[in-house]
Amino acid sequence: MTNTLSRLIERLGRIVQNDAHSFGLKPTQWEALRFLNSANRFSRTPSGLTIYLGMTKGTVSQTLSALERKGLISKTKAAGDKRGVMLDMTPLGKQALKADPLKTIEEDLDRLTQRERDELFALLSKFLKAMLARRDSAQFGQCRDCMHFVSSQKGALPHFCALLAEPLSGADSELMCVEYSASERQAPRS
Amino acid sequence: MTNTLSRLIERLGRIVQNDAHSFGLKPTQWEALRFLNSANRFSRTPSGLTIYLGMTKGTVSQTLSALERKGLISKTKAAGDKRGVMLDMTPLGKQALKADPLKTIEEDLDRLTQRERDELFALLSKFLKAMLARRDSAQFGQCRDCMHFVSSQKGALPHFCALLAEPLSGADSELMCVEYSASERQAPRS
DNA sequence: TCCAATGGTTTTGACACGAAACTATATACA
DNA sequence: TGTATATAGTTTCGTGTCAAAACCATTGGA
Repeated sequence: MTNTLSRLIERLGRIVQNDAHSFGLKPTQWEALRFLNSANRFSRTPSGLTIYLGMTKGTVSQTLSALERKGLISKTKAAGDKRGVMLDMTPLGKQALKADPLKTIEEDLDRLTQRERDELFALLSKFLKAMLARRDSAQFGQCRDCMHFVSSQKGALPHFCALLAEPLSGADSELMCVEYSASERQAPRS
Repeated sequence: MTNTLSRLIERLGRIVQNDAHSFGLKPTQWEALRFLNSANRFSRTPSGLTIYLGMTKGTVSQTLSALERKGLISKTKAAGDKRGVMLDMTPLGKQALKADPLKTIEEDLDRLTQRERDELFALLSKFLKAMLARRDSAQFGQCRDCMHFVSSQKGALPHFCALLAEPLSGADSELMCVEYSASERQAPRS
């Protein structure tokens, strides 16, 4: 009957969102910018963002239009598939991220001990993973931890994604990917 | 430079919000209902809710209008101060809360161990408290833990709020109050 | 060669949200 | 007793969020 923990999470998320109304951008727009800053090229598409945000594609399409109008992102036609759109941050967009309101939250977090932050991170990661699994949503891990990742042992050659059959630079392999699939055994679903 | 923990929190809050679009109500409207269900009579006002949600009073006023229009809450003129408005849930409002989308999150939480939930709760409470303090926002604790709470030893007489000079029933003293002030020593602010 | 699936956009209608202007009551203070 | 100021709430405005549904183009089967 006590739903205090879920309310705590709701409340915390609400404060974070409330902070994110700065510089004429909305919370969702900020989150979209963050996504484009940390997702690899296979994932920087409207559909990738849609999965990440867990919203409908119509809504995401509008958010992207708003960001493009403000000159923070650019859209280009995808190379192969003529339906696809490739998203990228403009220099102005990268500039905007320097004023990311999430930094305020980081300052709040700095008041916890390192140990507390580690514990919190571990618990929230685990919880988030469980939530996403239950909702059949992608987890967006890094390539280098992905089961489709083929590392070049020597370091001279590019790495490789076995799923998409594409080469990956060192920088690439540290970005988030919508196709991510954990290479370790997943926790069994009860 | 790593903002992963704050992003984790943002992301988690976003999922919770995404779940809260059910039954024609919006996330904020749900949160307002929850508030009215757990706040004492001194706090069930537009300004109390404004502080709780951390939004502007204009926005909150609109949210309340929407809820009133739907017949989920009622507004009555305050007894003493003629400017004040007293908010209450209607039976329909209480009914609506039975379908609270936050229950889905509770189900997710049930997949953690009791120990993990306790730890998570402790960490998040501490963090939330620190955030609210830094933002000079009220903490909304229960009367019985408040420094202004005067308990009736016998249990026969009502308890008492020394700040507002008002009697408190047993049920009252378990509700949240905007005037809450921790009776224990607060952690010193660095 | 259809036809269903996929990637995106548009439209509609309700609401969120801050900012600023506004009303009415309360309180300080002179 | 006024007069200023603070407080409780509402209204208005402009932009954006959001789901739902309709829509368009391309892709990839049968």
